[in-house]
Amino acid sequence: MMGVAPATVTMTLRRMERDKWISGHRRREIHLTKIGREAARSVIRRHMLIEWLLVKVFKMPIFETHDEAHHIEHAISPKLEERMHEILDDPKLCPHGNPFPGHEALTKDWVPLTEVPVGVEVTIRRIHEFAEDNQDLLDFLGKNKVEPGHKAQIKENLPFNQTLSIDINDNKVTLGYAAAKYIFAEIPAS
Amino acid sequence: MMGVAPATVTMTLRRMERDKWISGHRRREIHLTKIGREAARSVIRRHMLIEWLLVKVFKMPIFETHDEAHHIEHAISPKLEERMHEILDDPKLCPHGNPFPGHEALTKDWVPLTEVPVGVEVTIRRIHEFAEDNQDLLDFLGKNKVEPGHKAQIKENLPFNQTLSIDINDNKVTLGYAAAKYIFAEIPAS
DNA sequence: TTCAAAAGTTAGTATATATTAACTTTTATC
DNA sequence: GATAAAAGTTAATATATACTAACTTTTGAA
Repeated sequence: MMGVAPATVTMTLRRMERDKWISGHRRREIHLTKIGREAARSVIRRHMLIEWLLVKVFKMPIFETHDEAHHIEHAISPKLEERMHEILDDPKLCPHGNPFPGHEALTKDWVPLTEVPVGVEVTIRRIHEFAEDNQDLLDFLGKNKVEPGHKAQIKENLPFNQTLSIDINDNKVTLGYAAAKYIFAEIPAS
Repeated sequence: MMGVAPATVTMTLRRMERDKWISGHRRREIHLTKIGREAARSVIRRHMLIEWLLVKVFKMPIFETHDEAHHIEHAISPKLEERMHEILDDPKLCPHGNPFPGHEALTKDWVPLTEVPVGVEVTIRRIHEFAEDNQDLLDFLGKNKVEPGHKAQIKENLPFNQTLSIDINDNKVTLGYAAAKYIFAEIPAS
């Protein structure tokens, strides 16, 4: 998942524990320390702020921002992080609908497409960050405009085939469960 | 100057020669290869584009942009570099008045303040990049608003003291030659 | 419950980037 | 031209981040 050999992970975790980012590695557990949790939240925050910068200022398609932000997120000072946050007006969600640290509650009523009954019309709200490391999937979603804010109707759900089909932007799109479980939607109150 | 031990420079140059960025190190010369020159120009370009981004989008004072850009410049893809260039409308000078690679000719008539005769009124055009690694100097210039575009008059030049004084923004500022030689101004056609 | 596959660790190695200490080469001045 | 200071190199060392190969531990399924 991280694109490195298993041994690299072991050694990196060991350094992280030495440096007090995590604890519990000897018990094969990984607990972020207070310091580690704050650092992680800061990186996630910077990542999402940069994604918004790329979308709003540079008009980049939302499915091309993740990899670029992955590099830039480590090069931003706390001061600039704060300035970006102000300029971008305190965003609560990233362009893919994932919550900024501390705003997880906003997403609690959104369900994966795999759990939406056939026939129901929903609004796409979130492409989960777990999907963001698969650029082929992102390209596919981008090509078919499966994006937060778009309305979609579930047309068909074939468990034996592990696929479901949706109407979105006047187009029929067939999604495998492997993808659909990472796409969250809002079901209108009945 | 680079903030590392001399031996680090030797070893780094050796790797750079191995990787074909430079040549001539055995003769104690450093020549950029075509590849090396292109890479260098690209980094400089990205640095300057980021400085403009920080100034224009994030309203950062021009004398705080250099260090921040130094980190970010290595994290930008060629694609984003191109996009920034478009959005920022093909800038020819960085916020400090230093030319983008290929636009050096624009600066050819600007002279260091040390060479401006007493009494002449000039327009500040450029804080040379050599001054940019000295944050104390930049803070001093920022505090006294010695910035490109501002008009200034040379009031006094004391070679025995290695200082000169200018009127700028209704204020008198005394600059040591060590700083003044990096500040370039445009002398109006007589 | 056994046991094979999966997951994780250890050991040995490599490279980039850094250091200090000792040395050599170059430069500039008397 | 001698020579001392400055500049640059070499050697030995350290650390972060990688790898592969061999090994151990854990997990899950027959």
